[in-house]
Amino acid sequence: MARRETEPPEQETLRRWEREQAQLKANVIEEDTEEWQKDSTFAGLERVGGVDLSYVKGNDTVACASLVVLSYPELEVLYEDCQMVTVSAPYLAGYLAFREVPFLVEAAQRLQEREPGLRPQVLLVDGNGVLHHRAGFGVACHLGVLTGLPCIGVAKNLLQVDGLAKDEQHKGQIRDLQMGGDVFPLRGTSGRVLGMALRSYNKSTKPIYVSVGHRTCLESAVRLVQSCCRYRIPEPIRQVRRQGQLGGEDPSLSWETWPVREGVTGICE
DNA sequence: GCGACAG
DNA sequence: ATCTTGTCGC
Repeated sequence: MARRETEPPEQETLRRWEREQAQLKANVIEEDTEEWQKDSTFAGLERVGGVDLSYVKGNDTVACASLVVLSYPELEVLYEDCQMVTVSAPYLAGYLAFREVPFLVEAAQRLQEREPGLRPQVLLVDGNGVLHHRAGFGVACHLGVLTGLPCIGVAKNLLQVDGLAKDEQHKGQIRDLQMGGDVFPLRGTSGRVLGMALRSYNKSTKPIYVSVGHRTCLESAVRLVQSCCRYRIPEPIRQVRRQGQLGGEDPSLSWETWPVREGVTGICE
């Protein structure tokens, strides 16, 4: 019988993870490093990626690790990959990367082997970048440093760190977002702007929370995310989540048949 | 004991 | 994250 629940981490494991975050943090680049980022229309940007893990209902350990690459600015799917995996680390706020990043790195490596020409020029990651506890090193930074790719963190909920809270002031700022593209900065008690709340399109009242992962500044990160939004969730993440949920539900994919799943893994024409 | 809690 | 019905607005 397959394991259905992850083990809670030992204190020692947490300390090790914190040391690892602090060490990798030194490699984060919170500035634009690509030519296309400097252009107001992102001229030269052709491929935007999205990564995600979606979980199978009722099981803490089985997940579908997915990666998609979309064309830019058309936002059409060029590549999609979905791989069933067994997760061992539990979900703990602040340590999400240790649960998900290993499988996302593998997905990026598969892409590099299969279709190096489709390597995304920037990756949107479900979760936060520098908007994070302690070291300020969320999953988007972690994945960025390990892959070397520019990464942007996109969270659907506010991670309440450094004094940030869903208080009345925050709710008022949300009410003041009038239309798609409106933003307000997320300034922590430390005075530092950790990210931006973005009303990603006109119909959605609830913002998304954008933060720097790697090789981008916050301004171009927000601008890029907004340019990828047809709905509240930016298209690369929306597409990769759809892909992952299909993988998790696919009845042809029994416990015995993975890790291979034909018809889902591979290049889309 | 109470609140917080990305995915 | 995932479980789930109806409901409100355009």
